[in-house]
Amino acid sequence: MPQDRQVTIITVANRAGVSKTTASDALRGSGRVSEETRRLVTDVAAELGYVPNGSARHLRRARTGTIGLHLPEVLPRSDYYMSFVFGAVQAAADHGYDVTLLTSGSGAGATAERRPRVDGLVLGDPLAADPVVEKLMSSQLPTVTCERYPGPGDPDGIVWSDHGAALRELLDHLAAVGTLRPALIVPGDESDWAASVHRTYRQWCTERGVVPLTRAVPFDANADATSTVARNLLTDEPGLDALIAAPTSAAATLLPVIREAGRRVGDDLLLASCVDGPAMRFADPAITAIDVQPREAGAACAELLFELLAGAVAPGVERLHPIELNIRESTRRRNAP
Amino acid sequence: MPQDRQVTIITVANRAGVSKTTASDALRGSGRVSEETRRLVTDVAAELGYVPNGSARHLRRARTGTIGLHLPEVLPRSDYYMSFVFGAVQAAADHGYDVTLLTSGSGAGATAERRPRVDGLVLGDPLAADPVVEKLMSSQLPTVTCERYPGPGDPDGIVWSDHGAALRELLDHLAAVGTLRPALIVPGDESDWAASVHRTYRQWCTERGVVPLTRAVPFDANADATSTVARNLLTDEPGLDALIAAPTSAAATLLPVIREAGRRVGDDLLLASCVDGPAMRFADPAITAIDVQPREAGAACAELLFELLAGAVAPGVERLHPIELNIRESTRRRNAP
DNA sequence: TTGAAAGCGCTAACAC
DNA sequence: GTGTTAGCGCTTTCAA
Repeated sequence: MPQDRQVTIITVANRAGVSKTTASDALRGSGRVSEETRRLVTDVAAELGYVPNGSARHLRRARTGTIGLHLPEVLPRSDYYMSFVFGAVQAAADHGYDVTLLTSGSGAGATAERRPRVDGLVLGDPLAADPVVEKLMSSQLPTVTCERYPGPGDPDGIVWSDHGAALRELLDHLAAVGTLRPALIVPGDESDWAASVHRTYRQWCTERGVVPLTRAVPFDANADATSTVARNLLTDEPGLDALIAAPTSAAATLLPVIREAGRRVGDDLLLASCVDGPAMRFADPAITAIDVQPREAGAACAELLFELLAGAVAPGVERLHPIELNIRESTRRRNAP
Repeated sequence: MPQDRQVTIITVANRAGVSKTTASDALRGSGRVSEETRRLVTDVAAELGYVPNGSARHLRRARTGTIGLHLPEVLPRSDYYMSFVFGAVQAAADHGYDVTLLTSGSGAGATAERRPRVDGLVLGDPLAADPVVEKLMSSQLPTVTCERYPGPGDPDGIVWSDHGAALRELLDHLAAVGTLRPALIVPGDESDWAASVHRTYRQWCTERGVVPLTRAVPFDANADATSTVARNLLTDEPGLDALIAAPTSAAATLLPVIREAGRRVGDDLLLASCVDGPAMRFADPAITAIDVQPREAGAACAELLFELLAGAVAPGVERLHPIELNIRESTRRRNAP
């Protein structure tokens, strides 16, 4: 039964007939009190339904017990970001931390220059142009980014995946089944992910003596915009025999466009994506894609941040997060158009 | 340039030659100090880069300045939940609040029964079976749910949409273009949204003298599971002339299944969804769906919670959130199979 | 093994 | 219009 007054550590101490200090030590298991009193105090605390006051604890310890998480507000890849968030929150919970969400939205609250009340930051896919990211990067707080930050300044930790290597594997696979002219639809270079995909593609083309064929789309391009780009690409370049649509939503929603253009996916036109997701797995035909393991990436970022906060690793760490290519029907074999 | 010692309100007060209180009042603009001193203090604070300590403030005020947000971890509708989250965070930022994410994941952190350090809770789509939701509901914290909570206990505020009325409108529309046997694929009744969709469908069928035809899927059913259910349904019931797949992901990924079954969407089989989203708008053909306005719903939940916290409204409020039916190609006209 | 006391940074009550 | 004082609930010295 809940008391009307808030039950504090003093309530517990009084009820147990010990001092505040002893109660505190007993509850935290600091090994300073006798097993007997410890048991007594914890029992009383449980009975009273005592819950420690986070603000007081963190005021004393000069820490907040919270990390901030910032993500670009991009709906077209939301299953990626959702997974990322849940991964980060899970890892944080395992370490007794809370996660506060920080957005790039600039409401009334943003005017008051409240520095986020957090011990550290995780920035997922930081975009070069994002002013909020820029502000957070210069906040002096320990920061981990997922993928490199293309703007000024360096985070204390980076969790990154070798999208270049995975794309190269994909391109080699496409070449192996007979592709001669693979095209790439990719967001602009404001994100490091897109930039490295773009760069690797150009390098690969140069190495192979293939004429590169790319189209840029906005980072948050919806399916409609991407479809238009693809439609034009198919019209302009009839010699095209493979299409890599980097964003996850893109490839799946391109199927109708491709069909409309009279091409057959997995037959006279191969199709692949740089970001796997449910839509890829269950498309018809299933689409070859790179599984970037977003939930694990989110968790890895949080873990790295905690190690930085604990001083277990020195600032400047980079950690490689494994990803893998999933080959599916859409690129199994190629027939001439 | 940052000082090595943390700059507190005392630093500011000393530097400005005033007392702690005056500094505090000046910085918060409590109208107690003269305009002159206020300016002096704020200037000094800005110069020193003073940032108020949230923990201290909240310890003193006995509030945390944070609300908790819980969502079911359901990837198949992630664009809905992403929008909801960003809406809530935006509204919270406008009121100077932070948002902490609470998951149903049970890690090491969940063992220590830390009560969430928040002033109130927003629960999006609370599921009857979710133990975390149950715990949160009984936490005594001011709580707003999006859609009713099907489990025991009542939240202090509810933001809900009339999914029943929208579905009725959809069913009437289907009947108007000549549908005789509309079927429904819907998650079980653990969420109020699914329950009310289900209930309304049965009522409508009774009123019209139509034999109801439903199939249940798990709340977090992925496209694969839903496809299987749909495939069987199409085989078992060849007389079927319309299909309503309630979950947003479902309808879009059903297109290949339907085509496989030799049916033509928007022609001899009408298709619709109870949750709109990018996948619906850009499907081929575009799919009729109910736009449930998730971003606005998230914001509305947060807003209602703040009103409750401020005592501006009494507990027990219910607020209707408008939604609307978007009719598209997939249900425009019906031809005989 | 335990207690007493100091204080984290801030705001509200009460002076003047 | 401004300063002084007393805490918010907790952890961490320093004594006993």
